Amino acid sequence: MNWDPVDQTVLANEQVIDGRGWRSGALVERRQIPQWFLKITDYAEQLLNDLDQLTDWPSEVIRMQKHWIGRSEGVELTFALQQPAADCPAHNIEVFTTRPDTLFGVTYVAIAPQHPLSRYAAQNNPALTEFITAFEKVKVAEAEIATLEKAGIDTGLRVIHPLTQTILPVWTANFVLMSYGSGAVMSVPAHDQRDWEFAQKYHLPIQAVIEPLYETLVDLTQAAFIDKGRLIHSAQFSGLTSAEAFNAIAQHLSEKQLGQRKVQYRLRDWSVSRQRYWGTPIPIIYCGDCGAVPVPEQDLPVQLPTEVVFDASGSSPLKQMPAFSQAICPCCQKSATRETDTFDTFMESSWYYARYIAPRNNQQMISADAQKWLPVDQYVGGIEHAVLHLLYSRFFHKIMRDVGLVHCDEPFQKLLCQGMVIAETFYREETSGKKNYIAPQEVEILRDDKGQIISAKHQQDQQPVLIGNNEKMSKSKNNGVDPQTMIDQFGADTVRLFIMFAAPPEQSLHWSDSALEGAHRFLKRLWRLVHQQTQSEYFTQCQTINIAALTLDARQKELRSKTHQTLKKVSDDMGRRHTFNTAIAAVMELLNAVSQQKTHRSLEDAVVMQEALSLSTILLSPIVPHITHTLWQALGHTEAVIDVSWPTVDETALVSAQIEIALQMNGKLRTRLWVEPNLEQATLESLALSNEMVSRFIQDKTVRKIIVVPNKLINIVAN
RNA sequence: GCCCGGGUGGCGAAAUAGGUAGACGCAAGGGACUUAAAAUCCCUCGGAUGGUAACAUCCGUGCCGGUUCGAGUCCGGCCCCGGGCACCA
Repeated sequence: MNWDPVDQTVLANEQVIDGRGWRSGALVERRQIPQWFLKITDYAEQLLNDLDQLTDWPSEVIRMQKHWIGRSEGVELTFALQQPAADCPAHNIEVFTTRPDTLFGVTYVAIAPQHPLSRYAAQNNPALTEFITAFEKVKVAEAEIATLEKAGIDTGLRVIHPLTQTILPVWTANFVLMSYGSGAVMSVPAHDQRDWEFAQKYHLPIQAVIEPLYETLVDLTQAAFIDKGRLIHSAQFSGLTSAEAFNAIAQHLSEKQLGQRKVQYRLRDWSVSRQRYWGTPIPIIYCGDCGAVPVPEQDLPVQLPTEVVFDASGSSPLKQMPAFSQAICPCCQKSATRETDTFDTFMESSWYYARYIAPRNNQQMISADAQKWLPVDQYVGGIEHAVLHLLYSRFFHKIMRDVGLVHCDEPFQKLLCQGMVIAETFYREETSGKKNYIAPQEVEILRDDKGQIISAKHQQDQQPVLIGNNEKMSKSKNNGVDPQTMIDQFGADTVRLFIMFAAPPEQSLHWSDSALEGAHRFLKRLWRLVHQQTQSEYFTQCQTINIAALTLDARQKELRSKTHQTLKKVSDDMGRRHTFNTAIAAVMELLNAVSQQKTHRSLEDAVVMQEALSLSTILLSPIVPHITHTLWQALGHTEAVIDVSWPTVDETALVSAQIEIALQMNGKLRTRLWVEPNLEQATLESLALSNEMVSRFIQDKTVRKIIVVPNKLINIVAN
């Protein structure tokens, strides 16, 4: 954990700025503290395999979860320490490798700075002690460690290669993660790029044991050769391919009891302890005799005390409250202590979707009869939850399934991940390095004519503020926008329409409220068109007429075709593609066509327009429910628009009299043709060749090829 | 550093299975209506060159290269922006 020695508290990664605590400014240290974990690694295989069931999840989320779980097959093997002293904490170093075929190329073993042997070796080695101490100033985040310059130091310890019996040095290296595998790796600089760079830096030997299968230049003075190939310098295994050697070496090690095949995961167990007040208390009582005892069911839930005192330190007030922490051991009735850590809030967000179907059941988490609602048909959440929340929920669901609370494997059938809403951040920095974020509404922004921010100052004191990156809206960055003022001014329908029209939901969006008035204008226009319709002399009559019985002229047919094309597109956009922006644009186009012929010269006009307006109202109703409710009834319909079933496309209405076909020459658009739809290929070709533009183009050339894409384009290739 | 997205006019975007780039909207400019304003309606609106004009020609989807009759879309390499990296949730 990141430990702030001044505030005496654990800090989140985002609370550590340049190695210092955000409030105290103290240098942060790594510290190990006892914590509760959920053993998610026991479910790693299922969490990976069941991803195949999630066919209605975005593929990038599946990919991210696969990488996160990080299954790899390899071999775990042991390097024995050469002559370990009596006080040595271990006599062996366990390593995991996915490349047992390179085992004969191992020239050193690298261990993590927190590895017990690193600490042991440091006792008589000031340089190593210093190296480990320096590493403990690095914050816990993986990103932090991955960007460190690779460095290491010889521990002085030596191990024996399990097959060759060669003596190899053990190095402490800052890129070996204690949290992955056993915190130790065998290093093969000839065939691993990171090991190669480390060996170059510290002049460690590089031993080639793989040669390419096919003639390729390998120059180990330039880079490692990381491909698989054929083994060399590998005793009885020489000559085998990497794949053959994987099995042969794994079997050999297993027979000699020096190692075995193993599946390793990148996924780590889930730490659920938080040293905070706000959170669900972890229901555990510590007894001097009985150890950690769960709180008995009849005493659940353990509730947070409400009378708490927060002091200036960042540590949890629960620790200072004997009234809360003193307890009786449920086993032996002696006095005991209550756990004062609370649960990670991901704990609750992992199963709320299931609790929603039985919110008032105070006997069980989930009612048996409520299970029929699961899994959730359509789940919607931000892409930033692609791994953590969505993996924890899947894990929790499987636990609930295994104790019989639910009966399906996965919690969410379909998943839509909306993109993040991004906005500028503004802040001022205290001398400690702590950033105080200032809300965009409180900042006066000066932009250049391209819209780029030149400078910003605080509205109150008129002094400059610093401009941060664009980031997802969040409380911690204070860059959120409250839609309430917009709702007050324009109404909820306008704001909903504006948001849905801005971009498809899965795309991230830089917030700007400049198009809001356009959305409002559109709704006013829809309102006017509907009311013009209701004023028409044909309005009452047109409601009872079956459109199919009428004879329509070309113009009316065209509008009717547009109406049904719009219905078809909007149904697909909303139902399948979830691109609400293009659905709205399609209705806007239809209403543009309606306004172009807004006067009724005949009953037929009124009927066609009634259909266009009624359909537009239904199509928009999921997005702007309030205005469409009113307009639907204004159009003479008796039921509520929300109760109307989604309309079906009249295929016969779709047909257009003429379509436009692009005419290309050598792939370049030259002109367009207006023709009847579904013409024969030969007809289109001769039509194209008789075109004046074409004859001019081909007069001094030979036509090589004519490509016809039906109802789309003709491309004449000539030279 | 690793994994996942994205980059198209002044701006938000569209182009759904490789086939007419910029639909729809915002902003801007011009005009109509009005005593005036608001509201509304009409027109222009990627860039360059030529033309009084209708229009014509060339360039153009982050950058470099490739595949193809044809690339915003596919392939290789690179740059930039956003998200995640296990205690922001």
